[in-house]
Amino acid sequence: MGKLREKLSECSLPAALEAMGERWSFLILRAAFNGLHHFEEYQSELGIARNILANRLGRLVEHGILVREPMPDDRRKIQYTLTDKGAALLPTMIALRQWGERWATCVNASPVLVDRRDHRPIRDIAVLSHDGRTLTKADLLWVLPADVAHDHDHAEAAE
Amino acid sequence: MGKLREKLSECSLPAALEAMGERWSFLILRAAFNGLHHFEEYQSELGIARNILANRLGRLVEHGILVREPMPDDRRKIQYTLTDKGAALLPTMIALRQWGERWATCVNASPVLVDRRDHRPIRDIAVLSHDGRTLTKADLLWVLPADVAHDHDHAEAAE
DNA sequence: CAGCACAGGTTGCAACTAGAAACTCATTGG
DNA sequence: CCAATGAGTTTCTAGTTGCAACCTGTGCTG
Repeated sequence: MGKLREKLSECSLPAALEAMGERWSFLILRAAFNGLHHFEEYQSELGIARNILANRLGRLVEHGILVREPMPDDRRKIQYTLTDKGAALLPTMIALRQWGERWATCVNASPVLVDRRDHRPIRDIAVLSHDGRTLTKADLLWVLPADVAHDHDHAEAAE
Repeated sequence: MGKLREKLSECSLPAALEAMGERWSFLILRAAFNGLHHFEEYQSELGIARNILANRLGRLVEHGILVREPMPDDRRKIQYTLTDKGAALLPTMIALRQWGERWATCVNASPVLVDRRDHRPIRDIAVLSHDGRTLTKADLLWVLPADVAHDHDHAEAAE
């Protein structure tokens, strides 16, 4: 048990925060998800200082969240696009946004995020058990890998 | 369409980041989820400077994420506990942690988060459609509330 | 009830980081 | 070739962070 507690601080949260924990990172990411690609677009959309924007974009590129490529037709322009790693932050970003809607602004956002197929709102992001029940803090437990239960009928998408 | 684009920047992400976007906030939250309650516990666990810890705890209390209460048995001690609003950040935090595991550290964490009932690992946090399909960036669309489709058989938990 | 220890801060100061505005530098269009 | 544009740097100021030392209220012990 002591060993477990000690290991909890080794989780990947600090690593994730090293990439995304800085002041503007999430807002730049949101802008990227919303289809922005160029320095000046981010700058005017976010109102961020240019030096900080340059720094953040550079860092997001370093971390493999964005790729930076000069555009072939106009080589003054540089395009920043999301990598798979960057796109994989979508659930995190939506979870944060939904939390803000529910608990901080207390207003349902005016543009609603919907499924493109049927134009229905997406579900709230939740922690789900292997069989799809919604779990809360009280339902969760940290265990060492040896104590994890497995089921060969349901190969979970753990990897 | 121009109107939509313009409204995208009004989403709740900035509000959420105002509460949780500062440097140590998520790590303090993780510690709170892991059962820490006292100033000295956070201080030694996180190695954070005392003044910054005091500042962050105060801010999290201001934002209603933690509550601060002196303990009845030993009134020197102050307990910080998660509110419902704070506990509601669980999906966000787990999403971020899972992203870190998958993309940043590339190692499955040693302590695994499992469902207390059956000791099976939880699912990966994902964006789900109303009927439970996993959605990616390409499946999503922002629309104005007027253009949202509804279904009276499935009352979605939107509020 | 004096004196010490301890939890939980505050204060003061050095180092670092963020922000606004001006400057550079390569393209590009005229 | 000249002015405009995209994408950054530089510079300088203001705010944050970190560290260490100090302060304060509470509890424990003799």
